[in-house]
Amino acid sequence: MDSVIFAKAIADDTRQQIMRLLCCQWLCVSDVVDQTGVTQPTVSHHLAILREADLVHVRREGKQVFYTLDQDKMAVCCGVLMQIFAPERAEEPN
Amino acid sequence: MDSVIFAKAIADDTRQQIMRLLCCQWLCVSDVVDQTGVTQPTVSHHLAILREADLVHVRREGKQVFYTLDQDKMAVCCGVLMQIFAPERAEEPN
DNA sequence: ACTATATATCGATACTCATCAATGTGAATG
DNA sequence: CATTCACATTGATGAGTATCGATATATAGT
Repeated sequence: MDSVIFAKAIADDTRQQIMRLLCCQWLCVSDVVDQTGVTQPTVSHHLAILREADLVHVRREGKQVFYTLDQDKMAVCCGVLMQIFAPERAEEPN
Repeated sequence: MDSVIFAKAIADDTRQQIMRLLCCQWLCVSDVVDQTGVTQPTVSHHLAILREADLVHVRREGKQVFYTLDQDKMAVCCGVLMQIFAPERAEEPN
């Protein structure tokens, strides 16, 4: 896990908006387009970045492609960040 | 706390290198310059970004300015990210 | 096969930002 | 108060990237 790639992936407003949408549900690309207001190529571009960072699950269903956020991966990445940059705080939960 | 500002702050290789240096010690700017190999203006630039993201503590001592990473802030930010993007995983520690 | 729909990719453009050299600022020292 | 040292700021430049329109690809239905 590359912490810079992870950080870059989440370091964009539109992408965080998409991530919030995909956090607890599966959505197809056009749904994300509708709910974000950005164009379809832009959404595909951001989803590709989240895919390359391995932060989303992808599932094809006929003509549509569904995405959802990989919560486990998010948790792992945040945990790694804490281990690297806040090791004294990473031990104590909450 | 703005999760995009936080993410942008940590989404750079040089900045993560600096953060690792400042993780468990106070260093003055010229020490960071020596240990990173980038120029002094560049280091000052990155430290300014970390300052604006409120990720470092700063202390002036004569002509020198010392920095250290705010581990508590790092932990809080990672926790917020998990609450937003992995709420179902944020409960369970480890 | 043809058409329609959904998504991905391409090319162009504008904007952000990392980097450096040069310069400014602020503190200590003579 | 002039000088020196440490750091911050400025201006310029190049690299990266967010965005869009246009086009390609893939799937489903006719």
